[in-house]
Amino acid sequence: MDGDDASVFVCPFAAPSRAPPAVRSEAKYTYTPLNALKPMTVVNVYGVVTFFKPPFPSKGSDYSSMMKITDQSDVKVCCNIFAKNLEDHPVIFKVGDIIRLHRFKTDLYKDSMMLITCRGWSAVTFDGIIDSSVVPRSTSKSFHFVESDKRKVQELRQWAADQSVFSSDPTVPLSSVQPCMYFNLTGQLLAKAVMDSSCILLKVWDGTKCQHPLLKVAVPTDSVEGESTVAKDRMNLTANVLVYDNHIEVARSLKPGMFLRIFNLHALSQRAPDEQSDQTEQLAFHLHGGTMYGRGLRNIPQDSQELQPLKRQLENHADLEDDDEVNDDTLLEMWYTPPESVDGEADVETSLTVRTCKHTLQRVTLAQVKRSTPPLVCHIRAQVKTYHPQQLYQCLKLFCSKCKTMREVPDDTTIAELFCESARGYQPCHEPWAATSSASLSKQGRNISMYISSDMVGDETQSQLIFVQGMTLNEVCMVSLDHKNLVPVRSDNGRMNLIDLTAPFLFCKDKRYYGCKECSLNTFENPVFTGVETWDEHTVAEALGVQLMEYRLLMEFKLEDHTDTLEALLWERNAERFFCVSAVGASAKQDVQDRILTIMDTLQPQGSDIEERPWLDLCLSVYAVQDNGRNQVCYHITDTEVKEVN
DNA sequence: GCTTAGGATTGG
Repeated sequence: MDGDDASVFVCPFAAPSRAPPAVRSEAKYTYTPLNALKPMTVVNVYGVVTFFKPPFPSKGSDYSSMMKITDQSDVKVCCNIFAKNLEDHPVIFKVGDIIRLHRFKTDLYKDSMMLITCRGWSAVTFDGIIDSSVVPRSTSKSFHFVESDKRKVQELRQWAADQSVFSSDPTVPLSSVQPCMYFNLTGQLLAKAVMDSSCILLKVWDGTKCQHPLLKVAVPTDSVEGESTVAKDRMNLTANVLVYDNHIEVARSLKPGMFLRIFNLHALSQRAPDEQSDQTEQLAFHLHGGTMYGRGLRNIPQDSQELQPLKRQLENHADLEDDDEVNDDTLLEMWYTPPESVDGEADVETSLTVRTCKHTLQRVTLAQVKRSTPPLVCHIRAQVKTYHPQQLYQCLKLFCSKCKTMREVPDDTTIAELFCESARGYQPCHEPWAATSSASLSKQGRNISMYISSDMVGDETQSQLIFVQGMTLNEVCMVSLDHKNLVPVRSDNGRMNLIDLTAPFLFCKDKRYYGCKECSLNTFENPVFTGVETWDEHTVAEALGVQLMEYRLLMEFKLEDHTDTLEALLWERNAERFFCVSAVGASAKQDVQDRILTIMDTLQPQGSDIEERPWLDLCLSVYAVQDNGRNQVCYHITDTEVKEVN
């Protein structure tokens, strides 16, 4: 039984004996008021959450969570959830949330009606705030949600607002926490460390300053996962939360950068072990074992509305960076790749091109990246240890998006030889579709021919696509400056064909286009030249059966932060400026040089030594690839954002 | 393999 296909309905009021509607797509869910539940039936209900426990590991095989809900009938019903995975539990953030349960079994426990998950159950939750948008929170990808659900939610919100029971929420910012308080804390996890087998330390902040001195917990740096919090500690922004016993498993599932809410957290005033007895007491936070009072913790997804106020608060401290704490010996390793020396302005004007990533992703350490399961997109902050290739033009590659082959851009000598070779055994081409114009260069003993499609004669497109035969590379380059699309061809026993696809199949002004040897049909048998108004590399490639290759910029970087090192690729698509690079030999590769030098400048300003290497915020894609049957993980820099740190 | 938990605080 899969999700919303289920058709078990119990309708205590309306025609209980009748079968559910025959047409499933029109099947409407019937919701039983909480005062009308009968034991041992399967029902759908709506309710407002009056109490809940976030998921915790049960003694059986599942995670367990529970809630108490009520509705307009004012009856309260307890509800138990069992699910193998944490993520499958209903996404309840606070008392007052609205929840819709499908296919829950009713039962009696201690003379009270209760609900329990049964086969095919599902749950959808909504914020309980009146007039806020009705956004379903569901753990399953597909679920039934229609206009009547929206109404139902709004009715329950209205009803709940008139009851005073939901008004008190113990969620407070760190700045309001007083000693001895039990409260809910919503924040971002900065770092965590295993203290012992029954305790994990979570370093959490919510961007507010605690009024009382916060306890500093000493942990060996190698057991800390996440960023350094020294600067935030100093400002009394970091809550050290000790998580015990049954909550450890959930705490373990949290990664630094994630947002979380901790329920029933206990603020305890205590003296740091190494402090003098007359010192001020410090606030420690304990998430004690057990589930009393809904004690527990859960991750709040990045995009939750719940997080808006918190995120705004954190932005106020965007300047707070802790990277000045890095003094790891490994950073003293030599930067063995020297910066490219360049003529001109590039090294004078070290203006950093700032490319801002649009993602709002959590930042993770390289160690965490390495431990992650691809696919994943994340932010990192790292220094560049080395990069290559060192010859800048070698960064430019040809890439076939179809077969994913990547190859080098051939140098001009190679291309020139191919052109000479094809000109050597000149034979005219006889194509029924082509109009020919030939010239004989008697001094050189060479023949040159130009062909256009007969369809295009007298047409506006006729000057747009010209096939040339017998020209040298230099000649093609010269002619292409005045002609839009030039396709060098040779003759195979009178039939026109492309020159080896090692060479460019198309010259367009100062740009060259290459075809994939594997994926191109490379045939002139049935070229179609009609119906194209403007010829460009795409239409030419299509007409000739060529699979167009893209230019890519490919550089390999060794990145480093204070947790690990990582080899990542910087891979850029077809930027227009790259085309001219391959046009006229090495001297004309200035554009790509400029682009790469901009990156280089960014990575290592001239004259800087290792301590001054800038820290870079990079957006990293992590994905799995198959290489010779082996699984490999690829790290790919997708965007860079430069930040001056210190 | 078909249970688990089933509210109500003191403690690292």
